[in-house]
Amino acid sequence: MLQNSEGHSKCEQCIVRQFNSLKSLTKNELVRISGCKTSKIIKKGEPLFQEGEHINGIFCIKDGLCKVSKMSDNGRDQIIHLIRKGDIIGERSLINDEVSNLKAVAVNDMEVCFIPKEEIIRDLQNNSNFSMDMLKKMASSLKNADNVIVDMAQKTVKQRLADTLIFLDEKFEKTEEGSIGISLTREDIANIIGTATESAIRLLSDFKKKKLINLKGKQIFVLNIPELQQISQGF
Amino acid sequence: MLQNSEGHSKCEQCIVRQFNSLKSLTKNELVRISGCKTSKIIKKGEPLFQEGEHINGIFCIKDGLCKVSKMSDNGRDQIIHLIRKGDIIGERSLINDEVSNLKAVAVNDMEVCFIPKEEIIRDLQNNSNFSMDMLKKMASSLKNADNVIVDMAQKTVKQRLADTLIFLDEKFEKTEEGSIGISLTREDIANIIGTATESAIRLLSDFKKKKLINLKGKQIFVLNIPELQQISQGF
DNA sequence: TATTAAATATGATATTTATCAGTTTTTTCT
DNA sequence: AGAAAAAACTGATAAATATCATATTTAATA
Repeated sequence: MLQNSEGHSKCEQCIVRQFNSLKSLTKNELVRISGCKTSKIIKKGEPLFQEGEHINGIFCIKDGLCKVSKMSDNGRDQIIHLIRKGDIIGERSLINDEVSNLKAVAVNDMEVCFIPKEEIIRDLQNNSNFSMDMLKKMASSLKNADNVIVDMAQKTVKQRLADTLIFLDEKFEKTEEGSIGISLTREDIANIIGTATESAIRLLSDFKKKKLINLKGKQIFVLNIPELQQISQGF
Repeated sequence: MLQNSEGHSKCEQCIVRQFNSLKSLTKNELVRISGCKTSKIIKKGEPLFQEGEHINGIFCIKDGLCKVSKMSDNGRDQIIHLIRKGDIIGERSLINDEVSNLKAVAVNDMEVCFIPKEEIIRDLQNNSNFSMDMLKKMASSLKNADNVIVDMAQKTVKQRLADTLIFLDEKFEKTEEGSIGISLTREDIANIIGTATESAIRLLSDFKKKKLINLKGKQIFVLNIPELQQISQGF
Protein backbone atom coordinates (compact mmCIF):
# COMPACT_ATOMS: atom_id res chain seq x y z
CA MET A 1 0.00 0.00 0.00
CA LEU A 2 1.63 3.19 -1.16
CA GLN A 3 -0.41 5.66 0.86
CA ASN A 4 -2.57 5.74 3.89
CA SER A 5 -5.98 5.69 2.25
CA GLU A 6 -7.67 6.83 5.47
CA GLY A 7 -5.49 9.82 6.03
CA HIS A 8 -5.92 11.15 2.53
CA SER A 9 -9.58 10.41 1.86
CA LYS A 10 -11.71 13.31 0.76
CA CYS A 11 -14.53 14.95 2.69
CA GLU A 12 -16.54 15.38 -0.53
CA GLN A 13 -16.71 11.62 -0.86
CA CYS A 14 -17.06 10.81 2.81
CA ILE A 15 -20.32 9.08 3.58
CA VAL A 16 -20.16 9.97 7.25
CA ARG A 17 -20.73 13.62 6.46
CA GLN A 18 -24.30 12.87 5.40
CA PHE A 19 -25.22 12.34 9.03
CA ASN A 20 -24.12 15.69 10.41
CA SER A 21 -24.13 19.42 9.76
CA LEU A 22 -21.24 19.18 7.31
CA LYS A 23 -23.79 18.00 4.71
CA SER A 24 -24.81 21.65 4.35
CA LEU A 25 -21.41 22.72 3.08
CA THR A 26 -20.96 23.44 -0.61
CA LYS A 27 -18.68 21.41 -2.84
CA ASN A 28 -16.06 24.14 -2.75
CA GLU A 29 -16.17 24.48 0.99
CA LEU A 30 -15.77 20.73 1.36
CA VAL A 31 -12.77 20.65 -0.94
CA ARG A 32 -11.15 23.42 1.06
CA ILE A 33 -11.84 21.68 4.36
CA SER A 34 -10.70 18.37 3.00
CA GLY A 35 -7.38 19.99 2.24
CA CYS A 36 -6.71 21.07 5.80
CA LYS A 37 -8.27 18.30 7.82
CA THR A 38 -6.15 15.69 9.56
CA SER A 39 -7.04 12.10 10.40
CA LYS A 40 -6.36 10.31 13.64
CA ILE A 41 -6.66 6.86 15.09
CA ILE A 42 -7.64 6.75 18.74
CA LYS A 43 -7.20 3.42 20.48
CA LYS A 44 -9.77 2.04 22.88
CA GLY A 45 -9.39 3.70 26.26
CA GLU A 46 -7.41 6.63 24.93
CA PRO A 47 -8.71 10.19 25.24
CA LEU A 48 -9.83 12.18 22.23
CA PHE A 49 -9.56 15.28 24.37
CA GLN A 50 -9.49 16.20 28.03
CA GLU A 51 -11.44 18.52 30.29
CA GLY A 52 -9.77 21.93 30.18
CA GLU A 53 -8.05 21.31 26.85
CA HIS A 54 -8.11 23.77 23.97
CA ILE A 55 -9.61 21.74 21.17
CA ASN A 56 -9.29 24.41 18.46
CA GLY A 57 -11.48 22.63 15.97
CA ILE A 58 -14.08 19.95 15.57
CA PHE A 59 -13.84 16.19 15.33
CA CYS A 60 -15.91 14.27 12.82
CA ILE A 61 -16.21 10.65 13.91
CA LYS A 62 -15.57 8.36 10.98
CA ASP A 63 -15.69 5.14 12.94
CA GLY A 64 -15.93 3.91 16.52
CA LEU A 65 -17.57 5.11 19.70
CA CYS A 66 -16.62 7.39 22.52
CA LYS A 67 -17.97 8.35 25.91
CA VAL A 68 -18.10 12.02 26.81
CA SER A 69 -17.99 12.81 30.49
CA LYS A 70 -17.45 15.48 33.09
CA MET A 71 -15.90 15.16 36.53
CA SER A 72 -18.19 16.16 39.37
CA ASP A 73 -17.13 17.92 42.55
CA ASN A 74 -17.26 14.65 44.48
CA GLY A 75 -14.75 13.07 42.11
CA ARG A 76 -17.05 10.83 40.12
CA ASP A 77 -17.15 10.93 36.35
CA GLN A 78 -20.58 11.55 34.86
CA ILE A 79 -21.03 10.31 31.29
CA ILE A 80 -23.16 12.87 29.46
CA HIS A 81 -23.02 11.70 25.85
CA LEU A 82 -22.17 8.67 23.79
CA ILE A 83 -20.84 9.65 20.39
CA ARG A 84 -20.57 7.44 17.34
CA LYS A 85 -19.88 7.28 13.63
CA GLY A 86 -21.25 10.33 11.86
CA ASP A 87 -21.35 12.55 14.92
CA ILE A 88 -19.46 15.78 15.31
CA ILE A 89 -17.95 16.93 18.57
CA GLY A 90 -16.14 20.05 19.68
CA GLU A 91 -18.36 22.63 17.98
CA ARG A 92 -19.48 24.17 21.26
CA SER A 93 -16.03 24.98 22.59
CA LEU A 94 -15.21 26.29 19.15
CA ILE A 95 -18.21 28.63 19.02
CA ASN A 96 -17.69 29.92 22.52
CA ASP A 97 -13.92 30.08 22.18
CA GLU A 98 -13.48 28.24 25.45
CA VAL A 99 -11.55 25.23 26.65
CA SER A 100 -13.54 22.02 26.66
CA ASN A 101 -15.68 21.39 29.74
CA LEU A 102 -15.86 17.73 28.84
CA LYS A 103 -13.58 14.75 28.40
CA ALA A 104 -13.97 12.24 25.55
CA VAL A 105 -12.56 8.71 25.75
CA ALA A 106 -12.72 6.03 23.06
CA VAL A 107 -14.92 3.05 23.93
CA ASN A 108 -13.44 1.11 21.04
CA ASP A 109 -10.88 1.93 18.38
CA MET A 110 -11.83 5.14 16.63
CA GLU A 111 -11.06 6.88 13.40
CA VAL A 112 -11.68 10.62 13.47
CA CYS A 113 -11.06 13.63 11.29
CA PHE A 114 -10.03 16.92 12.81
CA ILE A 115 -11.01 20.20 11.12
CA PRO A 116 -9.32 23.35 12.40
CA LYS A 117 -11.39 26.06 14.02
CA GLU A 118 -10.80 28.86 11.52
CA GLU A 119 -12.21 26.85 8.63
CA ILE A 120 -15.42 26.06 10.48
CA ILE A 121 -15.90 29.59 11.77
CA ARG A 122 -15.46 30.92 8.26
CA ASP A 123 -18.15 28.64 6.90
CA LEU A 124 -20.50 29.38 9.79
CA GLN A 125 -20.24 33.05 8.91
CA ASN A 126 -20.58 32.67 5.15
CA ASN A 127 -22.94 29.75 4.66
CA SER A 128 -26.29 30.34 6.29
CA ASN A 129 -27.47 26.81 5.51
CA PHE A 130 -24.57 25.51 7.53
CA SER A 131 -25.14 27.87 10.45
CA MET A 132 -28.88 27.15 10.46
CA ASP A 133 -28.12 23.47 10.50
CA MET A 134 -25.78 23.94 13.42
CA LEU A 135 -28.44 25.98 15.19
CA LYS A 136 -30.92 23.17 14.66
CA LYS A 137 -28.55 20.61 16.00
CA MET A 138 -27.92 22.69 19.10
CA ALA A 139 -31.59 23.42 19.65
CA SER A 140 -32.23 19.72 19.48
CA SER A 141 -29.40 18.99 21.91
CA LEU A 142 -30.84 21.53 24.32
CA LYS A 143 -34.23 19.88 24.19
CA ASN A 144 -32.60 16.56 24.88
CA ALA A 145 -30.61 18.06 27.75
CA ASP A 146 -33.87 19.29 29.30
CA ASN A 147 -35.20 15.76 29.25
CA VAL A 148 -32.06 14.39 30.83
CA ILE A 149 -32.20 17.02 33.57
CA VAL A 150 -35.80 16.16 34.37
CA ASP A 151 -35.05 12.44 34.43
CA MET A 152 -31.99 12.87 36.62
CA ALA A 153 -33.91 15.07 39.01
CA GLN A 154 -37.11 13.10 39.22
CA LYS A 155 -36.58 9.46 38.35
CA THR A 156 -35.22 6.73 40.59
CA VAL A 157 -32.04 4.86 39.76
CA LYS A 158 -34.12 1.90 38.63
CA GLN A 159 -36.11 4.06 36.25
CA ARG A 160 -32.95 5.60 34.85
CA LEU A 161 -31.36 2.20 34.33
CA ALA A 162 -34.44 1.09 32.39
CA ASP A 163 -34.19 4.24 30.28
CA THR A 164 -30.52 3.68 29.63
CA LEU A 165 -30.98 0.08 28.58
CA ILE A 166 -33.73 1.03 26.15
CA PHE A 167 -31.60 3.84 24.80
CA LEU A 168 -28.50 1.69 24.32
CA ASP A 169 -30.52 -1.07 22.72
CA GLU A 170 -32.10 1.35 20.24
CA LYS A 171 -29.22 3.60 19.40
CA PHE A 172 -26.35 1.20 18.80
CA GLU A 173 -26.34 -1.46 16.16
CA LYS A 174 -26.64 -4.82 17.90
CA THR A 175 -23.97 -7.52 17.87
CA GLU A 176 -24.45 -10.66 15.77
CA GLU A 177 -25.72 -12.47 18.87
CA GLY A 178 -28.27 -9.70 19.44
CA SER A 179 -26.74 -8.03 22.46
CA ILE A 180 -26.34 -4.30 22.93
CA GLY A 181 -23.76 -3.07 20.43
CA ILE A 182 -21.70 -0.97 22.78
CA SER A 183 -19.49 -2.67 25.29
CA LEU A 184 -19.53 -0.70 28.51
CA THR A 185 -18.27 -1.68 31.93
CA ARG A 186 -20.67 -1.73 34.86
CA GLU A 187 -18.89 1.36 36.09
CA ASP A 188 -19.61 3.11 32.78
CA ILE A 189 -23.29 2.23 33.08
CA ALA A 190 -23.32 3.52 36.65
CA ASN A 191 -21.68 6.72 35.42
CA ILE A 192 -24.36 7.19 32.80
CA ILE A 193 -27.27 6.82 35.18
CA GLY A 194 -25.51 8.62 38.02
CA THR A 195 -25.30 6.00 40.72
CA ALA A 196 -22.78 3.82 42.55
CA THR A 197 -21.31 0.94 40.55
CA GLU A 198 -22.64 -1.57 43.09
CA SER A 199 -26.14 -0.20 42.75
CA ALA A 200 -26.01 -0.53 38.98
CA ILE A 201 -24.77 -4.12 39.28
CA ARG A 202 -27.50 -5.02 41.76
CA LEU A 203 -30.24 -3.59 39.59
CA LEU A 204 -28.90 -5.33 36.51
CA SER A 205 -29.02 -8.66 38.38
CA ASP A 206 -32.52 -7.74 39.47
CA PHE A 207 -33.61 -7.07 35.89
CA LYS A 208 -32.04 -10.36 34.86
CA LYS A 209 -34.00 -12.26 37.53
CA LYS A 210 -37.16 -10.67 36.19
CA LYS A 211 -36.20 -11.76 32.65
CA LEU A 212 -36.15 -8.19 31.37
CA ILE A 213 -32.56 -8.63 30.24
CA ASN A 214 -29.99 -11.34 30.02
CA LEU A 215 -26.35 -11.01 31.01
CA LYS A 216 -23.52 -13.04 29.51
CA GLY A 217 -20.29 -11.56 30.73
CA LYS A 218 -20.11 -8.07 29.34
CA GLN A 219 -22.90 -8.74 26.85
CA ILE A 220 -26.33 -7.40 27.66
CA PHE A 221 -29.41 -8.73 25.89
CA VAL A 222 -32.51 -6.62 26.19
CA LEU A 223 -35.45 -9.05 26.27
CA ASN A 224 -38.54 -7.09 27.29
CA ILE A 225 -38.66 -3.50 26.13
CA PRO A 226 -42.36 -2.89 26.94
CA GLU A 227 -41.80 -3.88 30.55
CA LEU A 228 -38.66 -1.74 30.76
CA GLN A 229 -40.72 1.16 29.47
CA GLN A 230 -43.27 0.53 32.21
CA ILE A 231 -40.50 0.64 34.80
CA SER A 232 -39.13 3.80 33.24
CA GLN A 233 -42.49 5.43 33.79
CA GLY A 234 -42.66 4.38 37.41
CA PHE A 235 -44.83 1.26 37.39
CA MET B 1 -52.78 59.36 28.27
CA LEU B 2 -53.54 59.08 24.61
CA GLN B 3 -51.70 55.86 23.86
CA ASN B 4 -50.33 52.84 25.60
CA SER B 5 -46.70 53.77 25.73
CA GLU B 6 -45.66 50.19 26.54
CA GLY B 7 -47.46 48.61 23.67
CA HIS B 8 -46.06 50.99 21.13
CA SER B 9 -42.52 51.43 22.33
CA LYS B 10 -39.79 50.84 19.79
CA CYS B 11 -37.28 47.99 19.78
CA GLU B 12 -34.56 50.37 18.54
CA GLN B 13 -34.87 52.30 21.77
CA CYS B 14 -35.48 49.36 24.08
CA ILE B 15 -32.76 48.99 26.65
CA VAL B 16 -33.62 45.37 27.32
CA ARG B 17 -32.36 44.38 23.89
CA GLN B 18 -28.78 45.15 24.96
CA PHE B 19 -28.80 42.03 27.12
CA ASN B 20 -29.68 39.48 24.46
CA SER B 21 -28.97 38.39 20.91
CA LEU B 22 -31.23 41.08 19.45
CA LYS B 23 -28.36 43.50 20.02
CA SER B 24 -26.77 42.08 16.88
CA LEU B 25 -29.61 43.21 14.64
CA THR B 26 -29.10 46.21 12.39
CA LYS B 27 -31.08 49.42 12.75
CA ASN B 28 -33.24 48.48 9.77
CA GLU B 29 -33.94 45.01 11.05
CA LEU B 30 -34.94 46.41 14.41
CA VAL B 31 -37.32 48.92 12.86
CA ARG B 32 -38.94 46.15 10.86
CA ILE B 33 -39.27 43.89 13.91
CA SER B 34 -40.54 46.75 16.00
CA GLY B 35 -43.33 47.16 13.51
CA CYS B 36 -44.63 43.64 13.85
CA LYS B 37 -43.98 42.84 17.47
CA THR B 38 -46.79 42.77 20.00
CA SER B 39 -46.66 43.49 23.73
CA LYS B 40 -48.31 41.52 26.47
CA ILE B 41 -48.85 41.72 30.19
CA ILE B 42 -48.74 38.40 31.99
CA LYS B 43 -50.05 38.40 35.54
CA LYS B 44 -48.32 36.52 38.34
CA GLY B 45 -49.21 32.85 38.14
CA GLU B 46 -50.40 33.00 34.55
CA PRO B 47 -48.68 30.96 31.83
CA LEU B 48 -46.64 32.60 29.11
CA PHE B 49 -46.93 29.36 27.16
CA GLN B 50 -47.72 25.73 27.84
CA GLU B 51 -46.02 22.42 27.14
CA GLY B 52 -47.10 21.24 23.71
CA GLU B 53 -48.07 24.70 22.50
CA HIS B 54 -47.01 26.16 19.16
CA ILE B 55 -45.22 29.33 20.18
CA ASN B 56 -44.53 30.57 16.65
CA GLY B 57 -42.14 33.26 17.69
CA ILE B 58 -39.90 34.43 20.49
CA PHE B 59 -40.63 36.35 23.67
CA CYS B 60 -38.35 39.12 24.81
CA ILE B 61 -38.83 39.74 28.54
CA LYS B 62 -39.12 43.44 29.24
CA ASP B 63 -39.93 43.11 32.91
CA GLY B 64 -40.69 40.45 35.49
CA LEU B 65 -39.65 36.89 36.11
CA CYS B 66 -40.88 33.50 35.03
CA LYS B 67 -40.20 29.89 35.85
CA VAL B 68 -39.73 27.45 32.99
CA SER B 69 -40.56 23.85 33.77
CA LYS B 70 -41.30 20.44 32.34
CA MET B 71 -43.60 17.77 33.67
CA SER B 72 -41.89 14.49 34.48
CA ASP B 73 -43.36 11.03 33.97
CA ASN B 74 -44.14 10.76 37.67
CA GLY B 75 -46.26 13.90 37.54
CA ARG B 76 -43.94 16.32 39.23
CA ASP B 77 -42.97 19.60 37.63
CA GLN B 78 -39.24 20.16 37.25
CA ILE B 79 -38.17 23.79 36.99
CA ILE B 80 -35.34 24.00 34.48
CA HIS B 81 -34.83 27.73 34.01
CA LEU B 82 -35.62 31.01 35.67
CA ILE B 83 -35.99 33.77 33.11
CA ARG B 84 -35.88 37.49 33.76
CA LYS B 85 -35.72 40.94 32.27
CA GLY B 86 -33.56 40.98 29.15
CA ASP B 87 -33.84 37.26 28.45
CA ILE B 88 -35.27 35.74 25.32
CA ILE B 89 -37.30 32.57 25.28
CA GLY B 90 -38.84 30.47 22.56
CA GLU B 91 -35.97 30.51 20.11
CA ARG B 92 -35.38 26.76 20.32
CA SER B 93 -38.89 25.71 19.36
CA LEU B 94 -38.70 28.28 16.60
CA ILE B 95 -35.46 26.95 15.17
CA ASN B 96 -36.59 23.35 15.33
CA ASP B 97 -40.09 24.10 14.20
CA GLU B 98 -41.55 22.09 17.04
CA VAL B 99 -44.11 22.65 19.75
CA SER B 100 -42.66 23.77 23.04
CA ASN B 101 -41.39 21.03 25.35
CA LEU B 102 -41.53 23.43 28.27
CA LYS B 103 -44.06 25.46 30.19
CA ALA B 104 -43.38 29.04 31.34
CA VAL B 105 -45.31 30.62 34.23
CA ALA B 106 -44.93 34.17 35.54
CA VAL B 107 -43.46 34.41 39.04
CA ASN B 108 -44.50 38.03 39.25
CA ASP B 109 -46.24 40.39 36.85
CA MET B 110 -44.47 40.38 33.52
CA GLU B 111 -44.23 42.57 30.50
CA VAL B 112 -43.10 40.77 27.36
CA CYS B 113 -42.77 41.45 23.65
CA PHE B 114 -43.64 38.80 21.12
CA ILE B 115 -41.82 38.69 17.78
CA PRO B 116 -43.27 36.39 15.12
CA LYS B 117 -41.26 33.48 13.85
CA GLU B 118 -40.85 34.53 10.21
CA GLU B 119 -39.14 37.77 11.14
CA ILE B 120 -36.57 36.04 13.32
CA ILE B 121 -35.89 33.27 10.82
CA ARG B 122 -35.32 35.85 8.12
CA ASP B 123 -32.76 37.67 10.22
CA LEU B 124 -31.05 34.46 11.27
CA GLN B 125 -30.56 33.64 7.61
CA ASN B 126 -29.44 37.08 6.49
CA ASN B 127 -27.48 38.47 9.41
CA SER B 128 -24.53 36.29 10.32
CA ASN B 129 -23.72 38.38 13.38
CA PHE B 130 -27.16 37.59 14.68
CA SER B 131 -26.94 33.87 13.95
CA MET B 132 -23.44 33.65 15.42
CA ASP B 133 -24.71 35.37 18.51
CA MET B 134 -27.57 32.91 18.75
CA LEU B 135 -25.12 30.04 18.28
CA LYS B 136 -23.00 31.43 21.09
CA LYS B 137 -25.98 31.70 23.36
CA MET B 138 -26.98 28.12 22.66
CA ALA B 139 -23.45 26.79 23.08
CA SER B 140 -23.33 28.49 26.42
CA SER B 141 -26.72 27.07 27.41
CA LEU B 142 -25.52 23.60 26.47
CA LYS B 143 -22.46 23.97 28.64
CA ASN B 144 -24.67 25.05 31.49
CA ALA B 145 -27.02 22.13 30.89
CA ASP B 146 -24.06 19.74 31.18
CA ASN B 147 -23.26 21.18 34.57
CA VAL B 148 -26.85 20.84 35.72
CA ILE B 149 -26.97 17.22 34.55
CA VAL B 150 -23.80 16.38 36.46
CA ASP B 151 -25.06 18.10 39.57
CA MET B 152 -28.44 16.40 39.41
CA ALA B 153 -26.83 13.03 38.88
CA GLN B 154 -24.07 13.28 41.42
CA LYS B 155 -24.90 15.74 44.16
CA THR B 156 -27.09 15.16 47.19
CA VAL B 157 -30.24 17.18 47.77
CA LYS B 158 -28.43 19.18 50.42
CA GLN B 159 -25.66 20.08 47.98
CA ARG B 160 -28.17 21.07 45.34
CA LEU B 161 -30.07 23.26 47.78
CA ALA B 162 -26.85 25.03 48.67
CA ASP B 163 -26.14 25.54 44.96
CA THR B 164 -29.62 26.88 44.35
CA LEU B 165 -29.47 29.34 47.24
CA ILE B 166 -26.12 30.68 46.04
CA PHE B 167 -27.48 30.94 42.50
CA LEU B 168 -30.67 32.74 43.50
CA ASP B 169 -28.77 35.09 45.76
CA GLU B 170 -26.34 36.00 42.99
CA LYS B 171 -28.59 36.14 39.99
CA PHE B 172 -31.57 38.16 41.21
CA GLU B 173 -31.37 41.67 42.51
CA LYS B 174 -31.95 41.56 46.25
CA THR B 175 -34.92 43.14 48.02
CA GLU B 176 -34.46 46.31 50.07
CA GLU B 177 -34.20 44.20 53.20
CA GLY B 178 -31.47 42.13 51.57
CA SER B 179 -33.37 38.91 50.97
CA ILE B 180 -33.32 36.92 47.73
CA GLY B 181 -35.06 38.96 45.06
CA ILE B 182 -37.27 36.23 43.68
CA SER B 183 -40.21 35.06 45.69
CA LEU B 184 -40.59 31.32 45.27
CA THR B 185 -42.70 28.90 47.25
CA ARG B 186 -41.05 26.00 49.04
CA GLU B 187 -42.60 23.80 46.39
CA ASP B 188 -40.90 25.86 43.66
CA ILE B 189 -37.58 25.46 45.40
CA ALA B 190 -38.15 21.72 45.70
CA ASN B 191 -38.99 21.64 42.00
CA ILE B 192 -35.74 23.39 41.14
CA ILE B 193 -33.54 21.02 43.09
CA GLY B 194 -35.62 17.96 42.26
CA THR B 195 -36.81 16.74 45.62
CA ALA B 196 -39.95 16.43 47.72
CA THR B 197 -41.33 19.68 49.14
CA GLU B 198 -40.98 18.34 52.69
CA SER B 199 -37.32 17.55 52.12
CA ALA B 200 -36.66 21.07 50.86
CA ILE B 201 -38.45 22.56 53.87
CA ARG B 202 -36.53 20.38 56.29
CA LEU B 203 -33.16 21.29 54.77
CA LEU B 204 -34.03 24.98 54.75
CA SER B 205 -34.82 24.77 58.49
CA ASP B 206 -31.57 22.92 58.92
CA PHE B 207 -29.61 25.66 57.12
CA LYS B 208 -31.39 28.23 59.26
CA LYS B 209 -30.37 26.45 62.47
CA LYS B 210 -26.78 26.48 61.24
CA LYS B 211 -27.10 30.25 60.55
CA LEU B 212 -26.32 29.80 56.87
CA ILE B 213 -29.58 31.49 55.96
CA ASN B 214 -32.42 33.24 57.70
CA LEU B 215 -36.11 32.71 56.98
CA LYS B 216 -38.80 35.33 57.52
CA GLY B 217 -41.98 34.03 55.96
CA LYS B 218 -41.33 33.77 52.27
CA GLN B 219 -38.19 35.87 52.49
CA ILE B 220 -34.85 34.07 52.41
CA PHE B 221 -31.68 35.82 53.56
CA VAL B 222 -28.44 34.20 52.53
CA LEU B 223 -25.98 34.79 55.36
CA ASN B 224 -22.95 32.60 54.76
CA ILE B 225 -22.04 32.02 51.14
CA PRO B 226 -18.57 30.53 51.76
CA GLU B 227 -20.06 27.84 53.99
CA LEU B 228 -22.81 27.14 51.46
CA GLN B 229 -20.10 26.71 48.83
CA GLN B 230 -18.37 24.21 51.09
CA ILE B 231 -21.60 22.26 51.43
CA SER B 232 -22.11 22.43 47.68
CA GLN B 233 -18.76 20.74 47.22
CA GLY B 234 -19.57 17.99 49.66
CA PHE B 235 -17.90 19.08 52.90
C1' DT C 1 -63.20 40.33 59.54
C1' DA C 2 -64.52 35.68 59.47
C1' DT C 3 -63.94 31.71 56.68
C1' DT C 4 -61.63 28.89 53.75
C1' DA C 5 -57.82 27.45 51.26
C1' DA C 6 -53.03 27.18 50.62
C1' DA C 7 -48.46 27.01 52.25
C1' DT C 8 -45.25 25.84 55.75
C1' DA C 9 -43.71 22.95 59.24
C1' DT C 10 -42.72 18.68 61.95
C1' DG C 11 -42.81 13.74 63.34
C1' DA C 12 -42.85 8.87 62.30
C1' DT C 13 -41.76 5.54 59.18
C1' DA C 14 -40.69 3.15 54.78
C1' DT C 15 -37.94 3.05 50.84
C1' DT C 16 -34.05 3.98 48.18
C1' DT C 17 -29.34 4.41 47.63
C1' DA C 18 -24.43 4.65 49.16
C1' DT C 19 -20.71 2.77 51.48
C1' DC C 20 -17.66 -0.63 53.20
C1' DA C 21 -15.90 -5.21 53.21
C1' DG C 22 -15.00 -9.14 51.10
C1' DT C 23 -15.38 -12.97 47.30
C1' DT C 24 -15.44 -14.63 42.74
C1' DT C 25 -14.81 -14.09 37.95
C1' DT C 26 -12.75 -12.14 33.96
C1' DT C 27 -9.13 -9.75 31.60
C1' DT C 28 -4.46 -8.38 30.84
C1' DC C 29 0.18 -9.08 30.55
C1' DT C 30 4.52 -11.59 30.82
C1' DA D 1 -0.12 -20.93 30.92
C1' DG D 2 0.25 -18.54 35.11
C1' DA D 3 0.46 -14.34 37.89
C1' DA D 4 -1.42 -10.00 38.69
C1' DA D 5 -4.82 -6.63 38.01
C1' DA D 6 -9.25 -5.23 37.00
C1' DA D 7 -14.01 -5.98 36.90
C1' DA D 8 -18.10 -8.10 38.55
C1' DC D 9 -20.63 -9.57 42.26
C1' DT D 10 -22.77 -10.17 47.09
C1' DG D 11 -23.88 -9.12 51.88
C1' DA D 12 -24.31 -6.09 55.77
C1' DT D 13 -25.12 -1.73 57.22
C1' DA D 14 -25.53 3.31 57.25
C1' DA D 15 -27.18 7.39 55.24
C1' DA D 16 -30.24 9.93 52.38
C1' DT D 17 -34.68 10.73 50.84
C1' DA D 18 -39.71 9.96 50.09
C1' DT D 19 -44.07 9.29 51.90
C1' DC D 20 -47.84 9.72 54.94
C1' DA D 21 -50.09 11.98 58.65
C1' DT D 22 -51.11 15.95 60.95
C1' DA D 23 -50.50 20.55 63.06
C1' DT D 24 -49.69 25.34 62.48
C1' DT D 25 -49.18 29.48 60.10
C1' DT D 26 -50.08 32.54 56.30
C1' DA D 27 -52.67 34.20 52.41
C1' DA D 28 -56.94 34.69 49.77
C1' DT D 29 -61.48 36.01 49.55
C1' DA D 30 -66.50 36.20 50.44
